[in-house]
Amino acid sequence: MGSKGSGPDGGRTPTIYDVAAAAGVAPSTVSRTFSRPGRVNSETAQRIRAVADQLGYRVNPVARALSTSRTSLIAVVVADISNPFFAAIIRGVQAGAAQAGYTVLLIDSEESEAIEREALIRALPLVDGVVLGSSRLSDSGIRTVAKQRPVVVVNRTVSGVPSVVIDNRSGVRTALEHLAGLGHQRLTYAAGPEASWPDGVRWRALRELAGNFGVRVDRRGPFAPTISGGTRAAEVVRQHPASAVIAYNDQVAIGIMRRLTQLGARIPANVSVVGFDNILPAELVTPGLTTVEAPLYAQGKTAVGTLLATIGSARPQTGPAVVLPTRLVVRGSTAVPGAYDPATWQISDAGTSP
Amino acid sequence: MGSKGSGPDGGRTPTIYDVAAAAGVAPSTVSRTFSRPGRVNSETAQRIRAVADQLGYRVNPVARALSTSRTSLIAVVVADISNPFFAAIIRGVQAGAAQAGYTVLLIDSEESEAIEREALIRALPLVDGVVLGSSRLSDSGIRTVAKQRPVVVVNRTVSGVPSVVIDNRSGVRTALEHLAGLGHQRLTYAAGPEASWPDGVRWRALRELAGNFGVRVDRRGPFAPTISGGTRAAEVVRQHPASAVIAYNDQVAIGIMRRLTQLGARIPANVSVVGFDNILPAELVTPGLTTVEAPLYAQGKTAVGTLLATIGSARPQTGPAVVLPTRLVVRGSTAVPGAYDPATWQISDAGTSP
DNA sequence: GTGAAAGCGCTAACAG
DNA sequence: CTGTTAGCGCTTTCAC
Repeated sequence: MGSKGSGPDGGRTPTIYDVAAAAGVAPSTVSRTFSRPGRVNSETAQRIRAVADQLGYRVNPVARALSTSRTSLIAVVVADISNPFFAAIIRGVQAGAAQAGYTVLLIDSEESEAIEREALIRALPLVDGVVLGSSRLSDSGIRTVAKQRPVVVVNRTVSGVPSVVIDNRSGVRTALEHLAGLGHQRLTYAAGPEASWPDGVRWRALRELAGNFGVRVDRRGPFAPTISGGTRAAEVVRQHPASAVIAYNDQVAIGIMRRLTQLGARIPANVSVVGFDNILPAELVTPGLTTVEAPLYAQGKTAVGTLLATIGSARPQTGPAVVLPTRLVVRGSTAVPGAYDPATWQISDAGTSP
Repeated sequence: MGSKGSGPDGGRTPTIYDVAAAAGVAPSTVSRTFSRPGRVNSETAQRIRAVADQLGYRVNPVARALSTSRTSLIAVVVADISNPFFAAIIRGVQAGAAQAGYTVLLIDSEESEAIEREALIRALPLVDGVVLGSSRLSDSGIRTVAKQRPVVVVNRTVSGVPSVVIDNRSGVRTALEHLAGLGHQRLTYAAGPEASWPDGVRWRALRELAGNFGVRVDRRGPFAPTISGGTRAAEVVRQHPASAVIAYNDQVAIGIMRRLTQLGARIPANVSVVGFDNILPAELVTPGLTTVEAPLYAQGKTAVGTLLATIGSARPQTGPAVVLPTRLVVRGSTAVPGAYDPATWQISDAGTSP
């Protein structure tokens, strides 16, 4: 073992042994200097630090991880990184993680459970915790993961696993209030995927609260939570006239607006449209989309916060879900119901008569 | 050292020692079984595999990394993950990496050189290579990184560092061809950031090729490569009438379209607009944006490919940049020059007269 | 406080 | 092909 102290030869990255030799102390002392945050001003500590960064020493995180079983890495999995919805969450996670000295390992499941599972298997032994931005896994699949590493779920609740969600119910209420205030009385809800947790919550809230505002809501769907899902939704929506539609999310809402416009409807003159999330494109489309804003960035940041707390304390920490507030962003896609009969906007329909 | 073979006690994760003991072979044999891909069907190998996954054994990547100095992690840094441009690149990287058994470590520099530098310092010792999707670092800063780990740069060339770029020149040519074909003779180029590599290349190509198509191009800017940069660009553009504008990228183009529309201009009747990249929002805006498509996903995938090749071979592998083809996507934002005089569309300007 | 020594779980060089 | 033996660079008892 004497060879370890043989000095900083070659272009090799220096180790604690090199530093120890150069500073005339034992390796363990060097180690303490870099792992004990308290020990910053002792006589020797200072000398060691000086020698260290003069030598260009950096602690090797892999070696540290092996002996501590802490990697300072957390994984975040999303279904589609190119979806602005997830991008914002990731940013929040990233920011919160960096702030706490953690690095983020990204997993894009590409909407596939198989890919997610495999990536997770590979990443799990590498990370100290996982943020599930949107998982294709079943509740029990998630619990299995949670058994191996601390997990925080975003936008969904899984019993026994900490989670952060938005206040869907109050979001729905503000949307209803807005629409009812404009004079709408009959609404369509363009539903999201069958298995979607937020979809269930939103629809339930809609059904329960509609009465309070004297409106009637019909559910149509399910539809894929994408723009093309919205395109399909538009086809269904127009079969069942209503003066306004509330979509599962912004993408569906945008798809609906586009398709309806193509079919000759004018928005909001003929139909008002409301989305959920307030992703960036919502303000780019014409007209701008009125939507219930979900604090995506905050969700991500809160999720890491919770995760790191869990990692810190030993116990699994299973409280109720953290719930974040929403607010309604009003843009051009909603207005008072048009003078037109809900049926008229179908007249410019070209070639879909059965 | 005898304690290692003491068997799979407790809830502890099994190690090669546990497997070795259970299978009645030496630890090194187990190790070989999992690290040599060839050795899959030998008599013992099979037994070991059986025992292993019966015990639930998984190789510990951290320990492996410590002794091989290969982590199977690659870092990808981008300036803003919520920018659809980078999202697509990341997806490409992610896909290519997963395919080769690598996991991706994400760094969002949030447009800040300091954040990028710090994150890189933390991540560098952890990864086998780096894809620089968009770096805020100077060329020499990048070379410094490249000295520590293999690096591939996307959308920029740095001498001595491998890179993948798009064929900007031919992209510019097709745009010019399209516009000239429609009858435009006087164009404005809304430039990107001063320091941007693609901006320089595009402007140079524009200047050199304009003559071939009998058109004149004036450069205006620089502008930030964002929608609000485009808003500002619009203000400048309208001072110097031209029948069409080519923007540095889609975001600037979209910003220009929005602002110009607000000012009363009609697109493409009064002004045609062409962008670069073909990010998703380009087809969502009204009218759709005609743009030079950059194969973002392919760029990401190619970049990892190059990176992994570099990691594989010992030598730094410093060839010429890989260049990927572009194609023009024609949408509604371009048309023949309107009957109006280029000056007329300014008339509905409300309240900006000096 | 500091030093010595024993691992973390794996791979790699070397014999047999 | 298999077993033996050193480490990879760091943390962590355990003595002093």
